[in-house]
Amino acid sequence: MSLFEKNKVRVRFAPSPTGSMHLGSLYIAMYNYLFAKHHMGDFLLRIEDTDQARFVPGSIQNIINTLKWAGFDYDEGPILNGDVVSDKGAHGPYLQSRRLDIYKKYADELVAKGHAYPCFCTAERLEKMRNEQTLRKEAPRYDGFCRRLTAAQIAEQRAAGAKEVIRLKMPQEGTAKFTDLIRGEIEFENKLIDDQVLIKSDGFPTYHLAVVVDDHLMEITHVIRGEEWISSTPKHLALYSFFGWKPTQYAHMPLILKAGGGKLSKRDLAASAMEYIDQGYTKEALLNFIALMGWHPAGDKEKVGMDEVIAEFDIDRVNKAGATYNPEKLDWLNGMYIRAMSPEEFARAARPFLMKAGLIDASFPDFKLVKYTALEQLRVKKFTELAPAIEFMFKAPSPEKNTLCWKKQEPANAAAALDGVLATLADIKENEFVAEKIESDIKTMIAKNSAPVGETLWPMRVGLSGREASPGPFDIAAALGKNESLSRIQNAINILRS
RNA sequence: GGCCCCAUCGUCUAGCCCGGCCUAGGACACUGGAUUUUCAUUCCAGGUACACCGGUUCAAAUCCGGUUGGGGCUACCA
Repeated sequence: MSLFEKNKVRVRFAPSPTGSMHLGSLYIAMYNYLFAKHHMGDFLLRIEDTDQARFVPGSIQNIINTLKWAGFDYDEGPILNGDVVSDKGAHGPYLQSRRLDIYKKYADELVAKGHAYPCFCTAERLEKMRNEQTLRKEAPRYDGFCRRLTAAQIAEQRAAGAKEVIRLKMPQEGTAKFTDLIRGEIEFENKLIDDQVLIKSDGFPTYHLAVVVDDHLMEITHVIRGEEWISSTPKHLALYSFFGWKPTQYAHMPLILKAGGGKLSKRDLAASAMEYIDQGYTKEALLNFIALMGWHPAGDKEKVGMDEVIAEFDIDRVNKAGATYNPEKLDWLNGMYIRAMSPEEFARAARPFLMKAGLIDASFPDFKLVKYTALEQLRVKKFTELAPAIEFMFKAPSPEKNTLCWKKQEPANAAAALDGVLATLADIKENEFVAEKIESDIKTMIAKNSAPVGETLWPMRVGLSGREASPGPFDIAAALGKNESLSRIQNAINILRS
């Protein structure tokens, strides 16, 4: 705690709007959020839209919606109202594309101090240079050609209208060292680091300049980002040092790997994290699942809510190694959450899936829906499994004769058993037609005949559901109601005697 | 290729920082069993892991070095 007690913790989630927010981004957002909330600090959203070519319209809205959906409310960040952007918080604007003048000012300062320089190298020259370096088995990197330009040469280039970028003048000696909160000490040799472009020829900053300037100006205390940024950290550290600023603390998260290994990309799963809902998962299960990738609470708990995670979260306990995305475990967790719902909650969540499957419409009564969906609540792991599982409730089945017979039971025998079922059900009053009553009456009837229960229950269940695997016969009958149950049993008897 | 990160069951992980309680714990998946009319649920049981080689030490999954393997970066992308 001593590390954080002086200043309020401030972290940011800083995605680039190049597409929908997928599982990997949600994971980074979550850990930032958890860290902030655990330390009672601020969580900011900043949009890193400095690459005009990769900008995808609508993705800022998707990012904001996803954070809101996940419950990761940001204390500061952009607010979108249609196409109108406003700022929440005192450190805006929170869209980097609206901070161009700020970056320009700091880049100029660096040039003035001799820590950066204009570069006029063409794409062609750079490409040729890299090819030659690769051929010579050298690390491809900028050769420093424009470092040595005189003022006169610079003026000449500008007069000729040459395209210009600003490059960072990396120190050629010493090391860049930092202590990563997750990994410990990491050290790089400065002279191996490239002279990174800071301002592109279109006037936009690159990530490296913008991230340092903004993190400083927005008073960010801890940068929690993906492991892919480790190798550019020395550039950021050089920038902090040139500006005379105190660097943030760093925590580089392990990457989520796909099943065969390798970084998880958008192609490997749902484009948008919110699509997991359409795929039948609950938000709580998904969040729980992501929280457990790379981190684990003390003890053997697997099902943990966000509140609990916030309370227990400790960046120290975050794993260093990348975790492979494991859909089976997500399914299992989702099943846990489904089983923990009340029948009413379950029915409410299930309604859109049944509507989409064309089984019901918006006017389908709640009380009936609850009866139907409760039949499968213990059985399904995802909501998408529900419609096929209870379809039989909506359309009377016509099972095969063989299917209606239990093990090696004769059809005549099964039909006789169903005669008993029919009579028993017919005797139950409409308002007493509930699972418990049906069960006790049917079992009493079976006991009188002293036959194996399967000889009656199997044909009854298949008669009602048309399926070899289904919920129990008493529950189905109760959910179906007396009339429909009698009609289905009668139909089964007819099939058996045909 | 260079630089950097990482390495416990098939997968997610506990333990590692502060060596001994680890004949390595939990979960998913898998297999078998119990319950049962079926499928699930639930419960019980089972197998499978400290990548390898050296070193330090009375003692190493735990500390050190190397090897191998995996990953990331190596852009006027983030």
